[in-house]
Amino acid sequence: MIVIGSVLYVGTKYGSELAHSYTSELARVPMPELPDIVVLARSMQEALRNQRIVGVAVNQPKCLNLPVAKFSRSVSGLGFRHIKQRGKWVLAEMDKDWTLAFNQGMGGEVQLHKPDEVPDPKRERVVFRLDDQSQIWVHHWWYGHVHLVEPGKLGAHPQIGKLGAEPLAEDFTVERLGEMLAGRRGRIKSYLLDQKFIAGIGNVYVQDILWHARLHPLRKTNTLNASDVARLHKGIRHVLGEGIRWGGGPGEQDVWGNKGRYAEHLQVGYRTGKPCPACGTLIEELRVGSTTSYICPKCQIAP
Amino acid sequence: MIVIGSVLYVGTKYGSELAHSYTSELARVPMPELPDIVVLARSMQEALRNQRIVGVAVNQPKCLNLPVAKFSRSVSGLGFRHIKQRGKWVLAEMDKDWTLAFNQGMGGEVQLHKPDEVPDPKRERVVFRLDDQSQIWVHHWWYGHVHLVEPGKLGAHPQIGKLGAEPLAEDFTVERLGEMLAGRRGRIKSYLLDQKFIAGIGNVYVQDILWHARLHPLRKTNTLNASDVARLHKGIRHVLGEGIRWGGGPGEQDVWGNKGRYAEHLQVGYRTGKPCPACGTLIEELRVGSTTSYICPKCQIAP
DNA sequence: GCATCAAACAAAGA
DNA sequence: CTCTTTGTTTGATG
Repeated sequence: MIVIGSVLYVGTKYGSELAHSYTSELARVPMPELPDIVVLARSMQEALRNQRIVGVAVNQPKCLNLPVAKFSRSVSGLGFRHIKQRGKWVLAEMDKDWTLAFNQGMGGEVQLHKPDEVPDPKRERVVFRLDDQSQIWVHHWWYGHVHLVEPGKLGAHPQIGKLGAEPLAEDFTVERLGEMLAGRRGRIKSYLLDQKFIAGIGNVYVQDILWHARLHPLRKTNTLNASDVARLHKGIRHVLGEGIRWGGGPGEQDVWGNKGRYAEHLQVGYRTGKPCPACGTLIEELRVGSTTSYICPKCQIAP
Repeated sequence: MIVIGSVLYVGTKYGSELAHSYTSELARVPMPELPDIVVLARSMQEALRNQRIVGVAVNQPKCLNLPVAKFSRSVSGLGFRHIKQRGKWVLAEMDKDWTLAFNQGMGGEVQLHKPDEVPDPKRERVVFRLDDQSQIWVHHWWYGHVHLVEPGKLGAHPQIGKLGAEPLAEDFTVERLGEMLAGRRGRIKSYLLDQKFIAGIGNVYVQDILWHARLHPLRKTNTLNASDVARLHKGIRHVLGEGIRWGGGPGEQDVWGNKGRYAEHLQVGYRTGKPCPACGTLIEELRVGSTTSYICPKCQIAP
């Protein structure tokens, strides 16, 4: 155990030692959030644009929203037009305005593979064959989805249709965040994790967002003043931006298998017992509902 | 305090002494349930059939579902056709297929008054004048409603439209009850009180229903076997029938002010410390969620 | 550990 | 429990 004393630490000085312990424990089950999905969607856009699906193998029918036969028939022949992120979903706009929607649930991979590679049907839930004979292998660690959505039906999708604000969109202003929070009385952490309010934040990035905003996860939403909301807004945009900048979180990969490096830049998340980058106080772990929180007890005062 | 020992008591021997303590404590805030509403609706049918509303005074606009002006304009001139009970609501089918719906919330009165009587506007929420110049005074102790529903819109009413099964209807069979309970995992008392499953049961009659079925209020719904369900079905029909037979519960009145006498026939409800009518064991009180339960600890074994 | 939904449960408000 | 709304907890889901 590292004893820190009262020395003041700043920046990301302790990033590398954190990265090691974090990735060794959690890399097996990466749980993709908005930045990871942005990185994946961008790589898919680069790799799959102008490609066409010529065949599909479904090894886990439960991850579909349609019967296998209908899914296969409908998706075959469709070309990829544009691929983007929405909340924790990758949305691929296909020919004829269909949407192929990927949700990695509690973790998984969407990987491009060469024509001659042979997928393990026990591991790969869905395999798409493209017209240049390359393949997309979709693997889910746990509870992922590959949904094919009819033209114009995205708003009626049981999950996608209920997603809240995109936190990196231009219209997600500090004023709007303030209005959204007004009158609510729950915990700020629960609010940030609720996809119907703000879409894309999960239990990894929320830690650093709250730390940047100097907010304790148990703070009640209706106790936030204008300054709190301003710091929160800045924290959301900054931390999610950093996640994208570093290619996504620990264990996440783009479609070619390039690994994210945000683990090296985590401030408090998953750094129990290590020093706060701002003040050196040892980071503590606490339970908030069913999730774990990581906080600096000095920077994030309990309510 | 009465000490009972091991003597066996049966029937409703102790009804009268219970009736006194019960009515003295609770009569001020009666909370009407299905039997009380049946009795009220029958008396209204008798008293109001073929009468016509010629005027209305609204002293508490919040109990309406429409602005006062629109409510008054729409209801004036309508004649009563048929009046019936649905859950804890009195539904009066009016001319032109409009429905005038009364909900007494946590208690109240719908009373017929002579032409020359003068209502206290502070007490009577709504007063209807009929074409024979007699009056209907609607009083609410707390949170009652007088709603006017357009033809064909009853199913879209935010409360009435969501009501569950009518427990005295012919199609409420033991088989249906079994199907309704299948797969649920909550407490049987919570289930019985939830209006979206079965409509009309409240915290008075539910006590005797569970006692008749020999079920503890904390029993999990999914632990009931066929015999439990059969006793429960019988208990529901029997107890609600008794409530009607005795003219409704304590503090309830029909439209002429005749008082209900079911208080004298309560088996365990609100009889803490008195003997169980079946075995003589002293009745106990316990909290189930936010409500109070009254049980015989010998007849209704804890789960 | 935590994604998401549904049900159950609790508190507050009208 | 009178009923709704909100939020929290728990259980189930490949």
